[in-house]
Amino acid sequence: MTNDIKKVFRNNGKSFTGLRSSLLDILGAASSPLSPKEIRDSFSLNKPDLASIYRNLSLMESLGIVDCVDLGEGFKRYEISRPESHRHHVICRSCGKIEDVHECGLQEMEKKIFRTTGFKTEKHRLEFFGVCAVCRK
Amino acid sequence: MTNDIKKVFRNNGKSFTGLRSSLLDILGAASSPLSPKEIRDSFSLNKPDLASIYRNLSLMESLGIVDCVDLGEGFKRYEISRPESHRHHVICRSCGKIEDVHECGLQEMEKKIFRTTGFKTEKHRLEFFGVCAVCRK
DNA sequence: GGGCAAATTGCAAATGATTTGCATTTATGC
DNA sequence: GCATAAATGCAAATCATTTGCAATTTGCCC
Repeated sequence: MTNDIKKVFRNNGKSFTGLRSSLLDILGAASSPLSPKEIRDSFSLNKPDLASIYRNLSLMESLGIVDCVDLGEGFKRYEISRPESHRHHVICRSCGKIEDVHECGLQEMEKKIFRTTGFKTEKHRLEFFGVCAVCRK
Repeated sequence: MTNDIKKVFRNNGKSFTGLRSSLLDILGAASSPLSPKEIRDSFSLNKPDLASIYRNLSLMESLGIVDCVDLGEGFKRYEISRPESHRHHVICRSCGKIEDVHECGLQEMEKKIFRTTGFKTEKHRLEFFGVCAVCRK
């Protein structure tokens, strides 16, 4: 599977570097989307420059390898793209925990938008904010 | 109706200033959410300082008078809050036009999230990206 | 309407995320 | 291995947003 990823880079004239490999490892191991700073902090040694992290996240986003998640915090987060399981998030305003929401019931809504306005949706962004089960106790 | 708005300010110990009145006029006349800069550009004369615009948008958001919309452009947009018609947006990647989507079929999804995870949602953010009817021609 | 205290504004400087230029280093094709 | 193109680190720039503070405006009482 790493090979499939390598091909994506190769097929687009990009190298599969040590940094890129590490970034993917870190994002792959994360249980919720990470910010560029959090990603940098995940390196114990030889922390890469933030500029390189930003450049790589942009690149990998354009290659469809990672997805950008904006929770309105003033910075962006990134997660591994898993097209087979389109994801949204729920964010707890009390503890800040971010959980995934796997299913997405928006197809019906997208169809309706198309029928009524002619707008052809290609992607959407959906995040929920509230209080998680633990914090509600 | 302006009086109702005035009361919101007064009841929270805030003045209803000329700037605040103008900001509400501008946002009220806009057909899609505006950025702080766009708002400033709407003034022909005596353009207010961006800092004041930012301060007032934050204030009015906390008072529930305006809503913040983040389309992932790297800055925020604001629109008059109309609780009676909860809105989302569709953004055309070709011409940049932003249209409203009035109905929202997410209650079912929020119920399901609550049933399965115990997460109590309080609000959500939903935007669609794609191509509008005009640009598809 | 005038006067005062509190709230608001403008301006300049600070902050924080993200981007860019460029010299150095690393990866790829031969 | 070598030459070349791509990637990285570092410093400086950029852009949205925030903050401190002095000057101005507003709300309120007379």
